[in-house]
Amino acid sequence: MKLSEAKQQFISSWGAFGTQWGINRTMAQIHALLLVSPDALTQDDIMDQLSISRGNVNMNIRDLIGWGLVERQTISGERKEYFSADKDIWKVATQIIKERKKRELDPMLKLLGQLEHIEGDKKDREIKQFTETIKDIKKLGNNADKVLDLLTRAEENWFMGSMLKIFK
Amino acid sequence: MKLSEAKQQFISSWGAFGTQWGINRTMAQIHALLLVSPDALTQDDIMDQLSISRGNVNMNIRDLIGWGLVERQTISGERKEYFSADKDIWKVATQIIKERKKRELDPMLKLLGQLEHIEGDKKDREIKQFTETIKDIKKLGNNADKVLDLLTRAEENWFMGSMLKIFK
DNA sequence: CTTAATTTTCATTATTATTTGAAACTTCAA
DNA sequence: TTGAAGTTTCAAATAATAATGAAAATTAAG
Repeated sequence: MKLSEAKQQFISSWGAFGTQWGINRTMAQIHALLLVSPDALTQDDIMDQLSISRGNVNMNIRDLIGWGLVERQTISGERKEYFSADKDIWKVATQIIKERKKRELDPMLKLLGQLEHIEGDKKDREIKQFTETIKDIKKLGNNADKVLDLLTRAEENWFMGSMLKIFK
Repeated sequence: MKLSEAKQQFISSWGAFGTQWGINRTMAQIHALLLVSPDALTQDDIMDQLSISRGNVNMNIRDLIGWGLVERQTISGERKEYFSADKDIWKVATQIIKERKKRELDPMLKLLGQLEHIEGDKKDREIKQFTETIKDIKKLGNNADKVLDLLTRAEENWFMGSMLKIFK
């Protein structure tokens, strides 16, 4: 397979994949493009290669920076800004986990905490099932939280560090 | 907090949460409703409680069944169909992992396999970065695949089984 | 069969999410 | 300063996704 074809397919599939995970298609595509580009790209490069508008590139790049996946580079003497993605896939994965945890799991656990205690007869079937379900989800969420924390800090931890050598 | 209020809030938040994960809001809400309902519900119950149309309920219930999260129940002598969600949250989680793995991770890994070998000079910067990136993502994906497999089969495995007792 | 209850389908409509592009803003060299 | 190169913003347009509801299909009892 030719590079141009493969690149096209990778970018397009990565975008579709992102969509299924609640990530903006274009954001995923820009990330894919930067991941396979050996050099940093300008907004114009991205516009050209993905055939999208300047505004779109600008907003999604900003989001990617907010996710900690892309960084802005300035070359001294040059006016233009260049963008590049962190190429370490393990770091990419842990960064995404950290961000989603912070943005989604943590607020959800907070909410569940608020819904834990319900007024009324503890023997009532409705109340019983509700509190039981909330409690169970909260417990699973808390455990997932701990495991993901451990995973994303694996480098700091002897045991996890050695697991990682096999895993990465 | 009153049950009705808490239930409302749980359903609505669960729907919003689902949206962020690429899951149809209504599908997530129906699932939430069934999770906190002690008894199985009919299509009409769901229509009333969530204020949505019959067609919408029908389609999303079918999807939930396809995900293995909800089952159809018929009460002998009754014409109506009843629906209930599996209340075991660990099973819910592993079922979702299994399905997403099958629907998304596996096809993605297949694609990456196809993009691995690129025609041309192996020393070319563009080609080098592309193949390197694909290789790394594939490796991480394969490892995630194995770990998730192990996790969702934890009950079958002595070591994982005992981890689970702490985790669940 | 016939009929009434219930479920399913799907073209149409409504909603939500994304993209565009031009204007406003910023930056910096001359 | 000025203005050209570059970046950012955001209202409006477009595209993608989801929901409605009435008609068609199914089911089972009489």
